[in-house]
Amino acid sequence: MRLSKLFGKTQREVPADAETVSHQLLLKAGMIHQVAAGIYSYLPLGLRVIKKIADIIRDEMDKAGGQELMMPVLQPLELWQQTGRDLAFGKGLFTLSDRRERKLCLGPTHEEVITELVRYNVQSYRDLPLLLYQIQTKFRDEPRPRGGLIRMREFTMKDLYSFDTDEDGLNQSYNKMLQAYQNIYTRCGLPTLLVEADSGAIGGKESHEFMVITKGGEDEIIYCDNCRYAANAEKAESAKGKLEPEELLSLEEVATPGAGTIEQVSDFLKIPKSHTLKAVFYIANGKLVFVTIRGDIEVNEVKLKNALGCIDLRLATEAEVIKAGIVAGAASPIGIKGIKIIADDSITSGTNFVAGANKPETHLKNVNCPRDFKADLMTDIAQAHAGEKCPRCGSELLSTRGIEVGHIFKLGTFLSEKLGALFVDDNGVSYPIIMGCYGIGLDRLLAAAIEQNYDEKGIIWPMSIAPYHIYLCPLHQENPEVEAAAENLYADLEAQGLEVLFDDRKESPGVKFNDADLLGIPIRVTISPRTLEKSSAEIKKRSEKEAQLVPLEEVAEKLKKLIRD
RNA sequence: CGGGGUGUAGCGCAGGAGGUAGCGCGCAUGGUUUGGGACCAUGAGGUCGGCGGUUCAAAUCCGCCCACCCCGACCA
Repeated sequence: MRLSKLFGKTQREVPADAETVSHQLLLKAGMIHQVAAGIYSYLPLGLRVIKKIADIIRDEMDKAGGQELMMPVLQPLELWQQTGRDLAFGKGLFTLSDRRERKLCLGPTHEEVITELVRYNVQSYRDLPLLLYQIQTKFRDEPRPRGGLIRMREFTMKDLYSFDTDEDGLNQSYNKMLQAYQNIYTRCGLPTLLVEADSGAIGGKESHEFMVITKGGEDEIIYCDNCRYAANAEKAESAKGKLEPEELLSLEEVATPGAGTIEQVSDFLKIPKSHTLKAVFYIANGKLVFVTIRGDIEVNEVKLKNALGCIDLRLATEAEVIKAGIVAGAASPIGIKGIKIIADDSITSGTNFVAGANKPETHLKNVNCPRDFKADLMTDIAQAHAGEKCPRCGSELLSTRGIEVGHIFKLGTFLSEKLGALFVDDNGVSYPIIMGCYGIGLDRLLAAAIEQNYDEKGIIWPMSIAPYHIYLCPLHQENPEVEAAAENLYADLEAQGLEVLFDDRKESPGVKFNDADLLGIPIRVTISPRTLEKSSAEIKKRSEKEAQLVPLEEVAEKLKKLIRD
């Protein structure tokens, strides 16, 4: 490709609203253009990268036994209502009506459509297992698009769905995908960390995310260096520590003037926060719930939401709490009626806690569960933090940030049951098909690749996904010998099938070198009167400082070798 | 949805005691240049985010709205 003809210019100054490195560089390099918040056009260079990523993904999906198909973006809302996931996605779902007022939505993902398709095509265990995938545009009305390609409202995703007859099969499919994903990231030059994850609106039981570790990442990861435990902070657990058990003492009221928060109560009574019970009120699907947890621990709302099985969850306002007859600042789980009590399992890790008395400025000492109150649900709803102990091995937990570049889920049968995707086994008995789903965001993968590979001059593409392999850069183009040598070399390299970006512009050396660096093309080939004196061209890798002179007739071979390695 | 910020030429910004808009980069033409974003000259390019109000007069003052960015909520 001749740079003089290439659509898309490099910018000297970055648009001010870009803050993330990948966003800035993509704009500066003229690879993307913003159309609206979270909506972008790809220019030719950017699109070439997306295509290369797509090729790698296809190759690995096919090798793992996947079959590619394509499903529509436009979907009947009714299909989503059948599984109830229209509610799970809530406002994240883009909806619209057709001319007959039939409700449609733009697919945020394709489980419903593919399950319906599989129901039609699969009747017998003989048709299974099945791995089907597509690379398709998805639409999600994100509350806050951000970071350029990192969180978009319209994006491209590879989604594969597995269909199996039993758990074993699901596990095999899952492991195949896990391996294929590792291969994809390796081939894209991206080190990733596999972490346990929450499955969110997709649903299902077990899921893992692939994280590219980077400071600006959206997700917090809690991990253990010792035993390799790693989980998204939404899901992470930590050992809460057993407090020394004491003899159960009887309840005792104590005046706590002016003390409403855990901090104030523990200061006032001179006890550690871990000896108090915190009360937090939420509105879950419109209903007030009482959440209690040890005073030194915070509630993890994702876990709470999962425990409650609710779609809407928010903190209750003080007015809502008071209206329910509860004394804010001294709320007590004892004697509560008509309100669901959810307890974190940490409240059984000690004894004789201090909790509210449901009287103004009064607390109760020696509160014990289940002696004094019963929780409707007792489970882990605690937020884990770095510095706490690993739930597996007891070492200290660490924390870092990452970009989620892939997410795989064991879905189970909830979708196939609701949509009637059944198969008959060898005894002629019907069962729902067991499903899994596996997603990779291509745009985000591209952005993550930049976050991982850049310097102050620009992008440094890994060879496998670089838009072009070679940047051919003649200097002093008015010099007929340079012109001829560059044109010859360009024609020769193109004829040999190499991917060359030929900077045939009449620009100064500084401009050309800076653009070459900004665009991040892995190999730069410079031809100038100086190199031609030695009948050579200069070859320099983007990732290295040193250049070398190579005789013109050896250049093609040398480049092929560099690209191969 | 809450908090903060920004909207003036393609990009980055200045202006703002109210009087009809400027700089740098980029772009066009001509010339001189060329191993790390050259220089000179000439030129094109603007509903000052939108609507309404105040005023003889609004980019500037007032009100409402919109868009975009950042933090949070939420979300894959």
